[in-house]
Amino acid sequence: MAADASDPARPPLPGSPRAAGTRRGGRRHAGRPTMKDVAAQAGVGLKTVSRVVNGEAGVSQDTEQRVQEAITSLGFRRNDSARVLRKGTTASIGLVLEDLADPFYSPLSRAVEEVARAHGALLINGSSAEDPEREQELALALCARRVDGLVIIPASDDHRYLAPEIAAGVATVFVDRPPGRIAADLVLSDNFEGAREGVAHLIAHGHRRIGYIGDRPGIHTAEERLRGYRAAMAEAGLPVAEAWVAPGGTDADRVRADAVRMLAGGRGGEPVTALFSGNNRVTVTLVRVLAAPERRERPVALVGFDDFELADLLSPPVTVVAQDPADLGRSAAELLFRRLDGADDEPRTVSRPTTLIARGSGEIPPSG
Amino acid sequence: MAADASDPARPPLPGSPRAAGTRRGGRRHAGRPTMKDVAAQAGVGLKTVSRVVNGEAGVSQDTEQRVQEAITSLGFRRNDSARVLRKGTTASIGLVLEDLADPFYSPLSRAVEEVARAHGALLINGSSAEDPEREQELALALCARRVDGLVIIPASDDHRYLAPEIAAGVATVFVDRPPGRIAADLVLSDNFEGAREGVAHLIAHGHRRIGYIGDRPGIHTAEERLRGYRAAMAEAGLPVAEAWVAPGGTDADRVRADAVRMLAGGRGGEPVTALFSGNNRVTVTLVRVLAAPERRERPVALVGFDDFELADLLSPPVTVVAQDPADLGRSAAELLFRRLDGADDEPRTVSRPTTLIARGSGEIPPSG
DNA sequence: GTGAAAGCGCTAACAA
DNA sequence: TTGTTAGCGCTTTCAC
Repeated sequence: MAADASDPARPPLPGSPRAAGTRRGGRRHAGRPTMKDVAAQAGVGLKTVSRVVNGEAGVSQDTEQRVQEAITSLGFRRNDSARVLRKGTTASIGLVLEDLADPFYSPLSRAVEEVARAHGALLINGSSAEDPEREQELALALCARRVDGLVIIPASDDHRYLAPEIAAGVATVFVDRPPGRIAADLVLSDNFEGAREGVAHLIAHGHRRIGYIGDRPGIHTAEERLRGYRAAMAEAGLPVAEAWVAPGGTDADRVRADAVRMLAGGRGGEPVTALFSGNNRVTVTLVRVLAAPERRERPVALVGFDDFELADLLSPPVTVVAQDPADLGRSAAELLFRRLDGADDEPRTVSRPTTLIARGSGEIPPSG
Repeated sequence: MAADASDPARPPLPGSPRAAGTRRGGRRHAGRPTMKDVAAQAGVGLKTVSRVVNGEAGVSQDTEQRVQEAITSLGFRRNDSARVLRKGTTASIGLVLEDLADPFYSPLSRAVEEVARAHGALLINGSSAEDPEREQELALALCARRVDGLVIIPASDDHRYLAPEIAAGVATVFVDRPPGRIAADLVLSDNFEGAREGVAHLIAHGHRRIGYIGDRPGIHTAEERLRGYRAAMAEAGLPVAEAWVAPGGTDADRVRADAVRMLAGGRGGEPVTALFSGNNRVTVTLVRVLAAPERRERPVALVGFDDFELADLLSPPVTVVAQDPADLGRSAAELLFRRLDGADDEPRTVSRPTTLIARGSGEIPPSG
């Protein structure tokens, strides 16, 4: 990813708003002031300026004052690119999200930022838009900028492209989904156990025919949650009709169609009396389906994976299996800085618990 | 700043990627291969490698092949810091948000990213956590990294600290709130008109005593929205009792207390029959207050500034004056790249319209 | 306390 | 088509 010179005449950044005309006048065009400029203005050596800028000891009060004045008067700001080039470390980490616009990731991103900040590092983030190619492009662009480490929420299932980077010392932690075909640190919610618990909750409230609507297989979290669903059913000795399982993605129309089918008891099966939703997008769609006036007479129980804002204000309030995105982000960032601080043991996997929050929709008894 | 590598024993040479045993403490990007290494391995000159890496013309198929092989076998990746240092441009822009964890900013951030991407630039973002000092710290850190431009959602009301940066050519665009004490491009929602319209909507539905609960004065958006409230009331010839106006912040307890007071008709005034909320956080709190069982008998109308997810699923569904955060982000980013492409006219202010979305809560008639 | 000189890894400008 | 030579602005080293 680069702004490549396919554009031959891209003007360099305007030095100052109206310097455009001055540029060919032979005058030394006003780039930004450098340490050298500051040194000249203050009448000191270059290294002294460097000392002042970096707060190093060994500069007399008097000299420091002169340098500070020169800095302010010239509007100097250290060029970190040069610094990075020399020092080899950037004090920045990268975060590759699946989707910057998904509220689920906001607290995660924020938590990573807080940890980074506590370690004096800047966070650079971008989103893959769930596109594997874009994930790779972004991750490698961050590596080219020499971030010290990388937190990745995978959109792809093959991360071998990162092997040279990891070998070169870029600490890398995956969150929410495991890395593909390489070994690396990993932070996950306990998707299996969370789903199992959610479905067991419905069973405990008397349901025997429970539908599962979730994301596509191939997505690790979706597989785990489906596995949890099946485990809960099996533990209770309940059969699972295949018509009750719809792991077909989060597209609203698809979800709606599957839900309607299950509630009608399609393909010869009896209608389900409860639904378990594989993630928050599915849940919201299901809430809409179930809120339809004609459904009101025969209420259907619902438990959703993932919490979401206002779930408690809906009627009925929605029972969920909540992940803690901030906690995931914090754990990942801490794992990362542990590596950056020198830990070089085997990659580890951290599993974070989920929490069942009973609010009403999951406690509706079967109405069949 | 960061973990300083005051590491006296500098591990051997580049090349061996897996020399994990060599590092004693303080990890490092121990010897990544450079173009020079690639050149040596491929038996070509440095500049030839540079040409291949940057896709420049003028390299024979054969040479290119050899270079590519060397690149892969060494795991080379261009060091962008060096490139930036030389070229003076980073192809990256910074975004300073108020709060990375606020869902309102997610689409905004995403929109900025998309525009940046279309221009071949990377987006670096961070949040000020609504702390003016932190905003400055972040913005200046981004400048030190030589971002080409900056999009800022201000937390502070004095941006003179940016003057040297702007003079040095860092394009800067403010969003959502105006910059303080400097001139710069600005993208705003039409807060005044939006609030005026929202309150007028309540008046049109028969309300005469309408309360306003919003953010603190001093915050530009809050001032504008309050001004819109007063304008709508004035246009309708309605008086505004000062007990109906609570511009005291978004703290839930405070909002709840103010709402309860207004609904009870405190300080000798009659109770309000409708509430206008100054932003989404206030709105959510008010929804909770109004949803309390004891309020159900005497329903109160509500119009909120800012849309939020699931507003349509609440009962009653919430009428809002919606901003379009993605649109704000897109507009800001486009303004920014316009500057980066050389525009040097006067700073401009772009005002984006809001949309009234009637869903039910705002159409409840007065019950007084 | 202070400063001169030597790079960090890359690209621009110019040879060859 | 290819290579050589200067730096970009900073930190490091070491001499003063």
